[in-house]
Amino acid sequence: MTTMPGPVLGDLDARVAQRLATGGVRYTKGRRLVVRALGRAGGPRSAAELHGRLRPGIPLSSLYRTLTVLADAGVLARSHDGHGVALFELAEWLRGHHHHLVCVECGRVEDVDVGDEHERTLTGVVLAVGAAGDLEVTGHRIDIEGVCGACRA
Amino acid sequence: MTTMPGPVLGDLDARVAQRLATGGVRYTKGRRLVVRALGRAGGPRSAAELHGRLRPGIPLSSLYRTLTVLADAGVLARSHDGHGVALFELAEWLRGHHHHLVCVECGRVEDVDVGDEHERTLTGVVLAVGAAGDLEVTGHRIDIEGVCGACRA
DNA sequence: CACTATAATGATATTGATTCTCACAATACA
DNA sequence: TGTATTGTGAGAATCAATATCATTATAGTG
Ligand SMILES: [Mn+2]
Ligand SMILES: [Mn+2]
Ligand SMILES: [Zn+2]
Ligand SMILES: [Zn+2]
Repeated sequence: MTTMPGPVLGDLDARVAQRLATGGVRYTKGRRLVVRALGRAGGPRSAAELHGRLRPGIPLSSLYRTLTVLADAGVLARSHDGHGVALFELAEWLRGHHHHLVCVECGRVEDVDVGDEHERTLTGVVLAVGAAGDLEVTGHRIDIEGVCGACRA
Repeated sequence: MTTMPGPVLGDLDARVAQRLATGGVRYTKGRRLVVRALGRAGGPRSAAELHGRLRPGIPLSSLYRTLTVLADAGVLARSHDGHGVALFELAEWLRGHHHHLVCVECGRVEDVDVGDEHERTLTGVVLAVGAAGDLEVTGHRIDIEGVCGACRA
């Protein structure tokens, strides 16, 4: 019913290292920490959230730069929480294509793997609508909004 | 193929006036200007964009307050361009449910009415996926990304 | 193992969007 | 009309994010 949970996190470091190497970008300690933290996270995270979780108190300014570098290198994808705060997650080629469950109460965002069957359906509609709107479609973003289990309790 | 373009803009003022009245909020000149401008717009707009278009130079600070008031009153929906800039559009009950075509080149965002058939399909998948993810679904947001006609030319 | 060139970091200043403050003006309505 | 309430405008303040720049770490090189 659901797709495979995407590429294993085991070789995450290796895959990122590879990618950064080809770009002449160093895979430093701080960058590793950020990549691993996002590998563990179940959804996109803000700089502030990451700053709170990262043990060796990486300065916020460095963290922002790290996030920018990784995003520019294509390792991270940047999105937004809808209230002025940027969110980061592993890029699709690392994490696998997925969508988001957004709790309208607490604001929590969780990854959700839609499954091949459903994804095919979505892609079909998206392509048709995009073409009708004179758009050369390259992708789509879907947020499913609702109230999470925690907030219903 | 496409749905009706949503509620007519003719009674836009009346409907907004009604809504604001029940909340004890005045429908002032500046607020009317903003609502009408967004009624004419073909997609979500930033405060800066609106500021540029509005004839009687409404101060930016007032414009921001107006946008906030209208959003709080449920007349406007607030979203985000992903680069630190908030976007505003008429709420669904005024504009009708729709989605967005986003040009990854120029950043332009355009409304798109998906059509009942496609919308039913999307809603079906969204409900199924949300339920599977323990989310009490209340809505969904879909951005179709690609390259617009202008940018291909 | 030093030595040098290059890239990364951290502390701080700065930007830019948005929000807040507060004195003043407009509006509702008794 | 008089008075309470709500809205406005100009500027200060806030906050996420970025830029600066001196310092430190790293990859190579001999
Ligand atoms: Mn998808
Ligand atoms: Mn829809
Ligand atoms: Zn929640
Ligand atoms: Zn474009």
